[in-house]
Amino acid sequence: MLIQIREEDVTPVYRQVINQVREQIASGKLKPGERLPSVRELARFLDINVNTVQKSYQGLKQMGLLVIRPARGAIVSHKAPDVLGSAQNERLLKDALVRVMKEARRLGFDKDAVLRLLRDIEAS
Amino acid sequence: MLIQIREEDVTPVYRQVINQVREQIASGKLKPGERLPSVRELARFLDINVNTVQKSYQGLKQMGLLVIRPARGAIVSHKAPDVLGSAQNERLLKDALVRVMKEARRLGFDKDAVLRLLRDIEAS
DNA sequence: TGACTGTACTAATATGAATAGTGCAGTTGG
DNA sequence: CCAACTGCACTATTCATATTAGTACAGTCA
Repeated sequence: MLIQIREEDVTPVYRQVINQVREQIASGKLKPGERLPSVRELARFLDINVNTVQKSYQGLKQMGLLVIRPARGAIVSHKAPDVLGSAQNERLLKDALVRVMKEARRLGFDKDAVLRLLRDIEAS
Repeated sequence: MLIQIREEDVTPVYRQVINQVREQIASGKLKPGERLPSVRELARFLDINVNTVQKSYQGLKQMGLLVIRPARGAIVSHKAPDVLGSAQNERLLKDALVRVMKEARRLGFDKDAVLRLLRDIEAS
């Protein structure tokens, strides 16, 4: 499992780890059932703190990509393909967006207006 | 123009000002074309900094509620009544979108991904 | 038992929003 | 022309929160 942290990148380290692990699961380099390096191992390898890796692993678990068993290790969930195939999370997100759009429409906004608002969110 | 800052309120001061000015325009206490107190005047009256008021005025200008002419003052825009209907709602909508984005990031989606999802949602 | 595992707790640091201090250029009425 | 006003640009400071780090603990396993 090859992961590298780009220091010049503004994205938080723990999120870089999440993205790369997720990418490797998606591309098949990491298969369901396969074991990930322990938090300490990866932390030592990347020269970052244990808890940073821990945070990444928790995030991945939250997404349903990892199954973590305390004192035993973390493995790629067998449901990972479903999750990544946008079966689960994308649906949740899409439903949330549909609800927002319904509300928006009720308030007199069209989709373009909502898109514009969403673009400005992190910029401001 | 009566404005008061509630110190115990967690809402930022500059936003409290925005809200109250907008409210007064909506209720008709401030009419289009009417002049607002200068940033210094209001700052002194509320015992806050000039730049805080400045930030509020800029926000109101951004909403299309104020027309600001440097070295001359700020007046309520004549387009204010048109803007008001959607301005109040815009904040509600924006907050909803922020919440969705938070959840999205937790699920591993970045803003572009969310934008893509939103575009694909049927216009109905 | 000893070396491993994830996790809980606190502390330190970085980042960004909110507010403040101050000087500048433009306008205006006298 | 001038004094008093106007909004605005710049930096500094404060403050909250996100991020990262240090460390101790309990469970697993060969």
